[in-house]
Amino acid sequence: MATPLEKARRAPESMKGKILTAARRVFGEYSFHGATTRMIAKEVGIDISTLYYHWGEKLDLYEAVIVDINEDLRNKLIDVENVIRGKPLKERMEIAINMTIDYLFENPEISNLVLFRYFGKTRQESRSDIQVPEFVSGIAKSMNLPMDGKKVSVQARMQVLAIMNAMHNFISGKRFFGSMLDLERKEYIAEVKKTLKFILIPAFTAA
Amino acid sequence: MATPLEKARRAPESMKGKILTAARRVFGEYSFHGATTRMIAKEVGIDISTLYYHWGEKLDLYEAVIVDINEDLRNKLIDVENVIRGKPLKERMEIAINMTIDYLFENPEISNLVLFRYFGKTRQESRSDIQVPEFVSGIAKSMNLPMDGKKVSVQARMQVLAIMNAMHNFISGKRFFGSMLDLERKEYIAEVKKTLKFILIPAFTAA
DNA sequence: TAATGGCTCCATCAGTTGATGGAACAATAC
DNA sequence: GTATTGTTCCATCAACTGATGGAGCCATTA
Repeated sequence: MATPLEKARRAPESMKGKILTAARRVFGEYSFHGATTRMIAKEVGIDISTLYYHWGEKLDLYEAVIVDINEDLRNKLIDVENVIRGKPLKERMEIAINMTIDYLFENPEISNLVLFRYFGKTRQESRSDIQVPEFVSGIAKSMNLPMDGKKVSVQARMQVLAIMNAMHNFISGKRFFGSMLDLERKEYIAEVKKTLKFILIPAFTAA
Repeated sequence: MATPLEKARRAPESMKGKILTAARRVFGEYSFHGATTRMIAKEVGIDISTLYYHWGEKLDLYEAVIVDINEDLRNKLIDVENVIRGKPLKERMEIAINMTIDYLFENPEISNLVLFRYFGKTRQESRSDIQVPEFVSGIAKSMNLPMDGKKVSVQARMQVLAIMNAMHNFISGKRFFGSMLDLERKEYIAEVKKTLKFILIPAFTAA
């Protein structure tokens, strides 16, 4: 039983899928209020009412985008997890940083949208429930962070949030930080990886 | 020669100052596009045209807010610097984290606005030039991070950005992360400090 | 062929948003 | 007392935004 969103994801060439992709880009760039349905329609090259025909109101489309990027991100993390399994922690973190950063730089809307969601507030309420916790706990387990009985401890989850945020920050902040440091894209990405490893690894690998 | 903004800052009870304060709160909560001039005027309890009389267009008010929070933040950092000077690095970092986090939790619009500025994009271009670099270099020097001749190295500046962002993230993300971890304000703040120290200090104090 | 259903665009609407002119009023200066 | 200046609100504007109805088009199907 495929939901409408799943159909759109599996058929990215369909009109519904094309709109979803464009919405990702535009919402990712301007956030919810900064983006208009007309901007998205124009990006696809269609009339605005075609957009409404496929997705209904703006908020619905926005939430579909959120669900969509969450799905992508989760898949990527499973990917990473499969590559690093069994390796020593330091190496695991290095590989995870490399893979995740590369992926996010190729799909920067993801970081933008995640951060907007964490930090921003929408004039109209959102209705979809939060899917972050599973994520965070998953990463915490994968890193063997301290448990609190059967649950991942608050400490551990905070640490994972710090890690994820540190990554998203450098992706979303590329325009700002990159020009501030006067770095080309490639250099910037390399520096980001180096910095993240420098900051994040010692805390978790110290004796 | 006091600029209009400086006057408004020094006379927070003046109408101009009251509007600036309200604008900080509202822009901080909803970002540029999410906030409307009517919302700000309502917050002050005045007519919208009174707001325009004092500040001109929306973008001007917004940029005044940005300059204002930058000023506050810089002053606070000077404050911190004076307290920690001469102490060993580990202790310096602990104190700096405690002081900065306390301050930002009391003025959360600062973190919101800083992050919006880094990560978001405005439909209309901003005109004020970037004031971040001095900041960042100042902190880097205060931490004795590696120089590149006379300039602070790119590495060092990236590291400082990571530190500052990590703090802002937990402030701006309080609503989201706090409810996700089911923590009261006080607990949340305590956990934030602990997490930041755990993550940030080892990287800079490792032999 | 005729009819159906899915898709697209044009035209349009009501509400919102940034912004302004002008009347009213108060304080100050002359 | 009168003129001037500064401040505030009401009324209003044009542009924009989210959203919809309906006509036309095209492929599928009966």
